[in-house]
Amino acid sequence: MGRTPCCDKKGLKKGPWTPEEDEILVDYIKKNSHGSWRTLPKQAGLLRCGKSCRLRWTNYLRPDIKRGPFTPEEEKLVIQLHAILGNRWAAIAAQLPGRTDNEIKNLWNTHLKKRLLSMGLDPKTHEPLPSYGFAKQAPASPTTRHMAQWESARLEAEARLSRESMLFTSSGGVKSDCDHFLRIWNSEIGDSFRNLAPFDESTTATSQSPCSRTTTTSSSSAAFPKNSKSSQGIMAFHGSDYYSPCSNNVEDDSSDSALQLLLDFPISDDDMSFLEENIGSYSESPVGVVSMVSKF
DNA sequence: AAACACATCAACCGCACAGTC
DNA sequence: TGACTGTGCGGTTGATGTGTT
Repeated sequence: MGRTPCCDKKGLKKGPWTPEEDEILVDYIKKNSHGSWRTLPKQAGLLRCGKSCRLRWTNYLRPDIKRGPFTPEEEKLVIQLHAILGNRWAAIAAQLPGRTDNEIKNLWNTHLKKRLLSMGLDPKTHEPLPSYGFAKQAPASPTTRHMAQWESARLEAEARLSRESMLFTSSGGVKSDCDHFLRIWNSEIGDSFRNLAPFDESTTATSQSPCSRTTTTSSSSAAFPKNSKSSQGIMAFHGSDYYSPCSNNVEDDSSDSALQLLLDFPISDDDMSFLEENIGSYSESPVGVVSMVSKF
């Protein structure tokens, strides 16, 4: 059957947007909000298809867009998130306020991918490339490593939260905003991570603890569908339900093993050099390339 | 100064998902 | 329940900018 095109291509303009078109689009959205993208161009008087308008708005004209080069911290975060999420640019962008999926995708394809390659890491798997000789000793699967890292970070954050809650409970729930990890853990990224399967039970008995499962849907509407919308990520990240409902179960078995992992595998906490350092540690440590904890 | 190669990034395209009827 | 529509996502392209010879 074939779907109908998103717009009638006849007479519609393509290619770069002019400042005049930008102005028309911005003015229209300011006054009316975008409403239906399909009908917007006609109502606004633009000879563009709705899709093109939406793209122009979301990637360039939106007032909260952050222009300019990525900071080392942002680049680091992109690499870390990519290790977990893969090429799910919208989900990654949801964790970098003001950055668009397109921008991050471009950053990855033009800079970060090459950087990883130059460090001897496969940009798809974040594993060392065989030609660099790091992989001879069969490193732990990415899933295993990520599980251990996430769980360790979660434990650390929850422990900190417990301490803080003792200080603030009487004041009506003053939430610390320092636990970025918990926010992400309770966002779709955490969902994605928890839903990874299969994984190595010997090192990640923690990963399917009831505790982890109960947190899965606390903030994200779906259990991370393949093409989950970026807005869900944003909602999850900025939602009020940051905290794991299983915070009271810190002493369960899974936590013990995760804690052991945390103790066994110290994780670096400085800048981009975290990649280089971990290349060296790959052959000896099951916790390798992506040290999520270092960010938090 | 010109030609070429490479890098960057805005924009397009097709597909998949979610919602509606 | 299935057809259809609207929207968003990820991959790719192509124009433009920059560096090198």
